[in-house]
Amino acid sequence: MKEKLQQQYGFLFEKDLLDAIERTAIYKEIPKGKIIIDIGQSITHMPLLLSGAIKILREDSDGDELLLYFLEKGDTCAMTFSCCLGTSKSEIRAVAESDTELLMIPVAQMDVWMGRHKSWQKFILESYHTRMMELLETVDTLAFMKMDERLLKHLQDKAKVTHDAIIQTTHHEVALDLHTSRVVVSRVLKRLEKDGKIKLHRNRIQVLDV
DNA sequence: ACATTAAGTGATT
DNA sequence: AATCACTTAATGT
Repeated sequence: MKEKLQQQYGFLFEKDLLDAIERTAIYKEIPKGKIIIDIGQSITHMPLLLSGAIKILREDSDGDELLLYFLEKGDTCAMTFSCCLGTSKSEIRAVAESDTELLMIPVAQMDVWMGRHKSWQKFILESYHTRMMELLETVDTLAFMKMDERLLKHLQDKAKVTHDAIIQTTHHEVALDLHTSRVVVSRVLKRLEKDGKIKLHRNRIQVLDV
């Protein structure tokens, strides 16, 4: 765990901050598919990703999901920042996209480090910024792109975070992420396959155009 | 061999 | 793009 911390964050933080992280953080391994933080849950810890990937989802009143963005190694969840500003309930759901290792840092520590380490300040601010940009990007795709483009982008993103051009998933699961129906996904996938963008198998989608 | 789950398709709105 | 109704294909028991 120490090596991985060094590897992912060593160039960002000074030595004493890294030591402090190592002392206070709780190491956790999350299996694929597990919910890490759910909507309405109060946030007590802030996650730092060491490996793997996490998808961030929003849920509507009917319980339907919509994927917002992926988090990769070296990322952290922007939602946790807002709990330092008063709100302590999560507005989003975080699910492990693949097997994931992370460090859980008590939110109280964030305040302390904010004042003590400028590298920590910078990290938080930059994370907030990149998260914001990713959110804008997904808003754009939602508002301006058609299903076929959205779907292809989603598959490419998924292939990227999982570092594998072959995605293990069903049409149904993809439909849930994009908030559409399975039938539509099947149809659009079929067309993408004809266009030579992807290759379809049962429980498996291969992205050719990466 | 049978049941279950995933995927493909036409028709309708 | 969503829904229905149905078919076909792959997998598990």
